[in-house]
Amino acid sequence: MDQPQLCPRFEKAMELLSKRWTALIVFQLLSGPQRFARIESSLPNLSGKVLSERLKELEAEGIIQRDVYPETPVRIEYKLTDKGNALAPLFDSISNWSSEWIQLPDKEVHSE
Amino acid sequence: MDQPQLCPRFEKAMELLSKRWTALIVFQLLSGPQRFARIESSLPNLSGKVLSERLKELEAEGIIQRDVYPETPVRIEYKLTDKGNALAPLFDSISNWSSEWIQLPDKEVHSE
DNA sequence: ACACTAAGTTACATAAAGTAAGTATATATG
DNA sequence: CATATATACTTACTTTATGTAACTTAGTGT
Repeated sequence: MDQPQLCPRFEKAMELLSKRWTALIVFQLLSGPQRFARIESSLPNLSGKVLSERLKELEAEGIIQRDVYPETPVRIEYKLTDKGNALAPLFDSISNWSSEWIQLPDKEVHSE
Repeated sequence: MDQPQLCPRFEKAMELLSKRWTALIVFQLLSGPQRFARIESSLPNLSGKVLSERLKELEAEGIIQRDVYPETPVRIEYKLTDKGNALAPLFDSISNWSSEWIQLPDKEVHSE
């Protein structure tokens, strides 16, 4: 009847990564450092409010770094740390799985 | 200024997997077919209501299969399909990342 | 008839996320 | 000097998602 405990590190990772938007933000940053507005526009349903929360959480976890360039207007860039970049293989796994197993619905053509 | 579109299969996979509890339910089923109450008790903060929703979604996506054994009382088992089992490498990626990068907080000892 | 058990479902309460307007800071314009 | 512009947020408020606990259903046993 007993169930094995999951490894607390794994549990923590799942907690982080399965939080809404977190993984997609990391994925977006895999393509290079970018600014708030760019991340926001890459994820159409993500609100600025939640993006701001997630960026703070990710920074606190050491997954991203926030760089301030005191230009006018100020420029702030977010980029992955080594810890963040180390998540790349995870996205490869998802990519492989999706290309093998996800069927897209046929688009309807010539019907109302 | 343009941003590359993400592959719709990948996007769909992310949508599925980043929904709260979904990945953890799949992970739990990697250890073998199991019944509702067992899955529920393996994920302490997941409510029966949401588990029931997720199981339906996962079945509709072809990731799990629901088997009914008309015993008394009825026994219902959930198990991963091939599509579901194919997610195993994803959890390996997370496991590898977490063991390399996640630091657990020190437990406090001898302090109030 | 009543109780037991598994697998849910329902009504209601709380928490998380979305929306749109507002703030802060620095500079430029008239 | 007042107003305007731009970026990066924050705030007040609304909507959606999730949690909680009680209830339902079906088959059997007492």
